[in-house]
Amino acid sequence: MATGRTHRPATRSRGIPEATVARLPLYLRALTALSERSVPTVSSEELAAAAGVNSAKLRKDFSYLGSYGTRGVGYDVEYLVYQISRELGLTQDWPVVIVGIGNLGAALANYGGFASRGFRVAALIDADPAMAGKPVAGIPVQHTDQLETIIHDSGVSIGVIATPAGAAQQVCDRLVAAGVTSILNFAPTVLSVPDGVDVRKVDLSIELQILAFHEQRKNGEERDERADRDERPPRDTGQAVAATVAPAAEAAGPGANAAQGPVAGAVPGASPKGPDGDVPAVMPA
Amino acid sequence: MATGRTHRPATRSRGIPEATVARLPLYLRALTALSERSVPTVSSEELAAAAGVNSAKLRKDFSYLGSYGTRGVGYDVEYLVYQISRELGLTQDWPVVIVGIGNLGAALANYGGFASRGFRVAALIDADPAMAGKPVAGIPVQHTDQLETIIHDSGVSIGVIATPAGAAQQVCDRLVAAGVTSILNFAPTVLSVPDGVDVRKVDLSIELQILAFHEQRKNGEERDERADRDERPPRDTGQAVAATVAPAAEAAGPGANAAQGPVAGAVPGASPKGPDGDVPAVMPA
DNA sequence: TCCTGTGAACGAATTCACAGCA
DNA sequence: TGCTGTGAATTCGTTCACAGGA
Repeated sequence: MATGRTHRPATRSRGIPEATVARLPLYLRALTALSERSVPTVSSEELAAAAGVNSAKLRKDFSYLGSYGTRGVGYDVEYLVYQISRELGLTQDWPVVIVGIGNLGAALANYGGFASRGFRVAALIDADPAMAGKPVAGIPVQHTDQLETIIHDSGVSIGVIATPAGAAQQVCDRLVAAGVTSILNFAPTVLSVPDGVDVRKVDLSIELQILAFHEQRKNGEERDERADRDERPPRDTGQAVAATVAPAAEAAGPGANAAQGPVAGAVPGASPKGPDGDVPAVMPA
Repeated sequence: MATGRTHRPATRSRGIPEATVARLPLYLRALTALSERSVPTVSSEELAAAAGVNSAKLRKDFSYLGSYGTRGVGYDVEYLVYQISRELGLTQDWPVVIVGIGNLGAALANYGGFASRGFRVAALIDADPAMAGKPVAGIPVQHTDQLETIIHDSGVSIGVIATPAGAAQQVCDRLVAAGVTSILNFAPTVLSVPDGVDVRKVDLSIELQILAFHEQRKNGEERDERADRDERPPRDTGQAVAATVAPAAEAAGPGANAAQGPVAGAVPGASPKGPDGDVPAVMPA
C-alpha cells in the first residue's frame, strides 16, 4: 500500500496485482544475473529459487504479464528481462531528485543500483545553505529554494525524501506542487498527498521492530508467568509522562519476504502482561 | 503446561497476523506522538488517521492484542503505548550489530531512531582493515575477524547487513553461525538461511521500480494499447539469440556506463563493487 | 449516545493440481 | 516427457455492519 488517502483504485488497468508488481524487480534481478552468465533459459523452478519465491507463485505472476515461456522448456532469459523491464517502465529514463542530503541522502546518492536501472539522480537538494555547491557523489547539492525550478527543468516525476521527519510533509507538498507524482519517503512520517500521487515508505525502525517481535517470540516460548492478557488495564489516566521516545519510524513493506514461518504453534500461556508498573519505561535514550 | 488455558471468550491466544504486526510500529509511533502532546485518549478514528490506516482495520488489529479500549470513549494513550511496546518486544534491550560500514552503514549507525526504541548499536563491523578503529557515530569500527567474538560477547541476536551484495551471503552465514537469529538485509541479494532465522530485506531499487511501474501507468493511461499482453511474443522459436531485445542494463542506463553498475543480485562468486557496492538504503538522519 | 469489539461478507494472494503444448 | 499456464481450492487480509458496554 502506498497512497496516503484514497484506496488505490489502481491495479485495475492491466490488472497486474500489486503483490506481483512488487516481485517483478526481484525476478528481474535474478534474470539479470543469469543473463550476465549467459544462461539462455531457465525453468520456473530455477528462477524461483534464485528469486527466493516458490515456482507456482512465479508462474502465476508471469501469467499476468502474458505467456512468455515455452512449455517443456522454460523461459528465455533475455526475452524475459526485456519484458519485465518494459512492464516496470525501466526502458525509459527516470530522473529522480533526492531531498535531504544527510547521511542517508548521501548514501542514496552514492547508491550504484540507482543508475543501473533507468533511474538517474537529476539533482540533490538540501535546506542547509552550507551544503549548497558541495558535490556529493559527483553531483553538486542545490538549495531548497531551487526545488521547483529543478523539478520543472529536469522533468522529474519521482522524488526521494530523506529529510528529518519534521520537514518531510513540507518538502512533500512542494514536490507535489511542482509536479512530482511518485514519492519514496525515508522520513518516519505519514505523508498526506492528493489523489494520483503515490507514496512508498521505507523505514528501518519498523523493520527492526517487526524482527524484534518475532525474536521475542522465539525466546519467550518458555517463559510465561503472568496471567491473562485480558485483564483490565491498571489504567491511570494520568497523563503524558514526559519520558518516552522520539519520533520513530515505519515502513511499509510491499511484499516483505519473511524468511519463514511465524509463530508455529501458538504459544500457549503466552501473553505475559506487564502488570508491574504501568506505562512506559520503554526505550532507553 | 497444557496448551489448554486458552479459554477466554474473546482474546485470541496467539497468532497475531503478520499484517497486523507490521502495523503495530505505525500505531506505536502515532501514539508516541500523542503521548508527547499529553493527549490522554484517542478514538480509533483519530488514531487511524494519524497512522494512515482506516479505523476498522485498526480496531481489528487491536482486537488481536486484547481489549484495551473503552467503549464510548476510546483508547488510553499511555496504556496502549505500553501494551504495543510490550507486544513488539520493545520493553527489552536489543543489541544490534551493523556489518558493512559504507555510506549506508554509517547512515544507519547515525540513525537516531535506532536507540529510541530499544535497539542499541552494539558494534559496527567492516571488512576493510583501514576502517578498523575509526569511530563512526561514536562507535569504533571493528574488523570482520572479530565478528564471532563480538556477537558472542554482546549477546547480539539481530544483525544488520549493509555490505555489498557479493559479501552478504557470507556475512549472513557467519552471523547465523555465531547465533544471530534475525537479520535485516540491505544488500540486494536473496539470503538463504536455516529455519528459525528471520530475514527481512529493505531494497531501495525495488521500491523505485515499483514506483516507476505506477508512474508509467499514470502517463500511459489514455493510450492504452490494450490487448498487447495477450499477443504472442514476437519471439521466434529459436532460443537465446544474442541480442534481439534490449537487455535491461542498456535499456536502463542513461548515465550509467555498462562497466560500472552491474547490479544484479550477486551471482555467487562474482562481486564487482565499486566504492560502495549496491546497497539500498534507509533512514533519515 | 458514542465508540469499541467482532462475526460475517468480501476480496486479494497463495497454493494446489492438472490440462495442454513443445 | 517436461514444464508452462491456469482454473479451483485455500488461506490470508480487509471491510462491513452491528451488537453491546460505558
